[in-house]
Amino acid sequence: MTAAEVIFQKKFKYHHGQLREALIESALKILKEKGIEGINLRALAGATGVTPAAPYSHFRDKDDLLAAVAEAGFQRLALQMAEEATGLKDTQARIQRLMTSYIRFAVENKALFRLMFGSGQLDMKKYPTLAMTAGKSYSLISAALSKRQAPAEDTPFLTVAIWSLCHGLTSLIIDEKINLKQFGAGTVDEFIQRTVGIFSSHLV
Amino acid sequence: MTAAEVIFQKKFKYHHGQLREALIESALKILKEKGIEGINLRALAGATGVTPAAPYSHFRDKDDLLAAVAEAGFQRLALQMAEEATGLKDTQARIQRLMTSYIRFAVENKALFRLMFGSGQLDMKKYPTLAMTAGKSYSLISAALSKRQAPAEDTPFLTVAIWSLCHGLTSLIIDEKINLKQFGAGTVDEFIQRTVGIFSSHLV
DNA sequence: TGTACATCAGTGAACGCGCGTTCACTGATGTAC
DNA sequence: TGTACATCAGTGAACGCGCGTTCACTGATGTAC
Repeated sequence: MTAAEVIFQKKFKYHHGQLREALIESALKILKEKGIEGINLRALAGATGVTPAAPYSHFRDKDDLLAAVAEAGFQRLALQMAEEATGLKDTQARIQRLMTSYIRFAVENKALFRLMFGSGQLDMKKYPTLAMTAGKSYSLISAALSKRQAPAEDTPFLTVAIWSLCHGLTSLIIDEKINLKQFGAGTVDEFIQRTVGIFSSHLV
Repeated sequence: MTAAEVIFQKKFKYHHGQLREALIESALKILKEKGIEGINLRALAGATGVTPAAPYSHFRDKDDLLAAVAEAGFQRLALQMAEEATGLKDTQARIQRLMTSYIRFAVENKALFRLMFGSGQLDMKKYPTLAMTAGKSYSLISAALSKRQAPAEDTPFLTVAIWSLCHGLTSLIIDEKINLKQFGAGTVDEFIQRTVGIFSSHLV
């Protein structure tokens, strides 16, 4: 155990049920520092200053733990989006802010985002709570759109289109399928602004 | 070895250098039938009627083999898009066809698509040929857009926006983050048409 | 207030399996003479 | 035309490691009396 881990351990009183939260916290930290490859039960337990078997007192198996981590991620995503769009009443401005917020969250939390949306990583059907939390950010977009005066029947499709654009751009950036250098935009933010701008200015 | 594998083996004369192609073909088949989890060197070799070590005569390692499979995928994707958009001169119609073609390819080849675009599966930088082939479908969209009469400086961003929409919608469908049942659209195709339609009719 | 007991979170060590990779080999094929 | 030899794709078996999971246990904590 490293010195840091000893301190970390002292911060939490594991025998009082805080190991669950500590594990999730460690997982988020590992995701940030080592990426999704760095996540395995032994490393995770180690980083939390605990034995590989300890997590099994709080989670049924690895997937169960990862589902909790992903849910924490969805919670944060929705929170960030809501906060950053606070006070924006104009639909177009609000939508655009929600979009950039989503994308920025993903770019700044690559590995977490991969865990949340990754292929075949987690079966949403097995974790209903997860699925519900995951729906929050979608609802933010959908709600903002429903304030427009336009054919309401289009709203679900428009919501999906907007979500898809965000999600696709995010994926392409994260998985390095887009080389940002090739575009005029200097910063990632500027790039996002322009791309998203094209979309929202025409559609909303 | 199963009877089918014996026949399969007879079809190719491995000692004459066709094992490489046979392995790629097997991989594509396994991806279709068992998904990306079904791909491992042993199973792949087995399905090709060959020993686990045999692939090493043709590929440096597993990643090298997967890169070849992914490249075959990108080739097919670009081919399908080009074919299905053949003869469509009108920019908007052409773009829309390219988009639906992309999405349908992905939905019909879920596992292959995941291999091609999956997070951290393959490092494009290590396989320059792969990166080039991967660029073909992007170029199709970009080329179609450049026929418009509109501010040309926007073209790269619009291309990315379109690609992102396709890619995002695809990912969300494939990873089952969208429940198609919730939308009015009956078939996947109809759903795609409406969502993509919203986009292309306004933008191009 | 102190003692006995149940509880249960966490320990330490081992199990076991999937799977990429290695290694010494073999036997079919093509070529030189 | 037949024989000797080099080549090298593919064999068969084993190595080894990462990692999820299990299992018998321990010792701190809270509760009953």
